[in-house]
Amino acid sequence: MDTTHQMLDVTGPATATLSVGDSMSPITVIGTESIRESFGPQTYQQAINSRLAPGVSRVVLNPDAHVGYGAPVGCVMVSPTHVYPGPVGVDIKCSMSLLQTDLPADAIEEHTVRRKLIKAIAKRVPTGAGRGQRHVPKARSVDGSLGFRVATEGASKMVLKKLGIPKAWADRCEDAYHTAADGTSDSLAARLEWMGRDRDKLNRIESKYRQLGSYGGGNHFGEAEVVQVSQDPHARQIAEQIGLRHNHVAFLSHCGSRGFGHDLAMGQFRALKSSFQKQGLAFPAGDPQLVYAEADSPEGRLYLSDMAMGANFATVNHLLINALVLESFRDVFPGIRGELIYFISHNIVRREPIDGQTQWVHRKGATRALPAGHSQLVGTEFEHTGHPILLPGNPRDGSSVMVARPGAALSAFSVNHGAGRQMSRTKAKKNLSQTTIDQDLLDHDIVSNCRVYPRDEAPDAYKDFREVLDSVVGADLAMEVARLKAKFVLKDGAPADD
DNA sequence: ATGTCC
Repeated sequence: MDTTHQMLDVTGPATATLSVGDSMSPITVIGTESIRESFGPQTYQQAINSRLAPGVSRVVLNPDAHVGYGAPVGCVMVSPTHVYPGPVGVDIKCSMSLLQTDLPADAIEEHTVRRKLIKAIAKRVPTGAGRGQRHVPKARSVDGSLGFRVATEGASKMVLKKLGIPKAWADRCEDAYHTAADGTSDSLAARLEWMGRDRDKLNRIESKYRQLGSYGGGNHFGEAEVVQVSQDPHARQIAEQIGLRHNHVAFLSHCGSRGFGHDLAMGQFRALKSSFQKQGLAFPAGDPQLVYAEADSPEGRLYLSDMAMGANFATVNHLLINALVLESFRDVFPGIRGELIYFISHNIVRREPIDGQTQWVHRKGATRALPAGHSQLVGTEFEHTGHPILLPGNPRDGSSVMVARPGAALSAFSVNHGAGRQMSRTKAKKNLSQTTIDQDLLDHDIVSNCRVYPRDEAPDAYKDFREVLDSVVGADLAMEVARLKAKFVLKDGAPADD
């Protein structure tokens, strides 16, 4: 039985702090009481380990927190000096994106229409581990040289042109491209060339390039939504300014850097672990998953280079998926238009001004949340609104588009990245009834590409989304500007008898 | 998350 939550100092309706050692900066905990009580002892222990790790200045635990790799999924870890690969995670730059179409909601009311759209999308955008050899026209096939440019340049003008992605979409990315620590793509190219010297490695890298424009497995998904803009006049004005259209169809995507980012992340974990062992260095709290490097060291710079390439791949992957989804909608509804609302990550480390100095902000299952007027938004089209925050809940209960409030400074300008698991995959598969899950989705008028919906991804495997939203709003981190109501969902399908 | 163990 966990008692850590009883040691918290409650500071507001959805905020608390947890003092660790003689720390001047306690762990910030975001969540209503019932959310805080839902965090298990191991989640709190991982937060404590992270807070006490070398060079760490702040840790925030978000309402979707649960046990992760080294640090909890659903946390923010801040350091002025150190980078931590574990808290970035194996899916480098796992992200959300939202495409707004001008198609009225009524147009996809018929299930037969939705089935057509699912088929058109699935034809272009494969799903699941190892997938990616989709049937593509030659113009969009990703060979070694285009893959190389994707990894080193990200969403550059040339890459977007080659892949038939509207160039304006680059302005709707949290980061359209990532460079090496020296600020150039040249060192990324040198790094990638070095990696590709080994023939087997090169083959492996090039096979991952071909996954560009595909969803992964697990919690990755694509979902058609009806946008329901908030009734509140201020929220409605912001929703319109960022391009949302009430009662029109939008498409929400969740995926990351696929096998390409996975290999880069695993390579870095291995390299850093063996470097620690060679030097006889102790892992923080004895946990190899909390291996780290000083950002300004050879190891740190190598990690940041590899992370940048994984991040570039994830960025172009999302943008290509959105272009392919729009193309699929046009199969069924010729001439419709679509614009990217935003593309934003929840597994990344970024340099940001925090507490008066530039620091490395690790968001592990956490979303950046910069309010209007934040220095990093000056000169962007979101300067006066805050950038969109894309918060997936679950298909049954909806997802949310929010913008940050000035209060987000409390959480190192971050909010959660979703609802967060309340049940392990094993427990969900054991406890949740397949027929109930499938009927539940049908009762909520949601069509899926899966014969049977994956039980470990069922809405009830995740925390109560209303409670999670109450936490964000109660802590005054962000305000909702629109709710997304799912109409159909594409996921990596589970076999009927698993 | 991941050709779910190089």
